[in-house]
Amino acid sequence: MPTQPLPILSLLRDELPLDTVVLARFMIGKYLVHDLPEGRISGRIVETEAYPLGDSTSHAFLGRRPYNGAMFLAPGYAYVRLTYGLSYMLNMSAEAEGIGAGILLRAIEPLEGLPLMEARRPGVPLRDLARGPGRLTMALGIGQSFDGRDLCTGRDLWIGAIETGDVLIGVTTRIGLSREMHQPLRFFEPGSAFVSGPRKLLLPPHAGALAARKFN
DNA sequence: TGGCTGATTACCT
DNA sequence: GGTAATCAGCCAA
Repeated sequence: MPTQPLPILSLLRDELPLDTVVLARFMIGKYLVHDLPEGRISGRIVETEAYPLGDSTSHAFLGRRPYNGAMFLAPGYAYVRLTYGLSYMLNMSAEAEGIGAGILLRAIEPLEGLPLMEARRPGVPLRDLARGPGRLTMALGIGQSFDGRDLCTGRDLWIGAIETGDVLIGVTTRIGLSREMHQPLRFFEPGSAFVSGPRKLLLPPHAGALAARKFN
């Protein structure tokens, strides 16, 4: 028998921080939900990356293009793009409308709808179901058709929160980049087994404090 | 659990 | 033709 659904409340657009880096931090410990006819898939967001304005690795760096329009929307819209020819990345727009910026959702801790995720990823252990940006979209069944969707609707694919206290957040450099490799723009839940990259701060304490002050 | 390597395919970031 | 916001598999400790 299914248990009671988690009391996840949809996040309103007004509740989202405008600033890209603040938003990336804010989303750690929040929830990603996909309501399907077969049931609900949900998970706790444990890893994000920020791609702020002016970042040369951002898909919006060269300005508006046919494929990146969603990054220029108001906060809370999905920007979906294929990388390496085979993995879809789920991002969320940040900053005011007209500014191209966003955050990448890199990993979730699967909570509800495990059978639905396992059906899409047969034989994959729970820990690996959504550990990584490509795996996350595979587990949730997210493809290019989700590009531009509003994630603040509380329906279909949406983001939410559960009343909780503060969460601890770790910071490191981002993963998989060949440039801009020194920016502390990756955020994660320290110690979570569902995080795809390093789970401990690589920065010495004083540098971590600097990063925290600068990017909190 | 962390690190390394090879495979892989759409797009021009 | 080169590049890319990766994954799966393997190995070591």
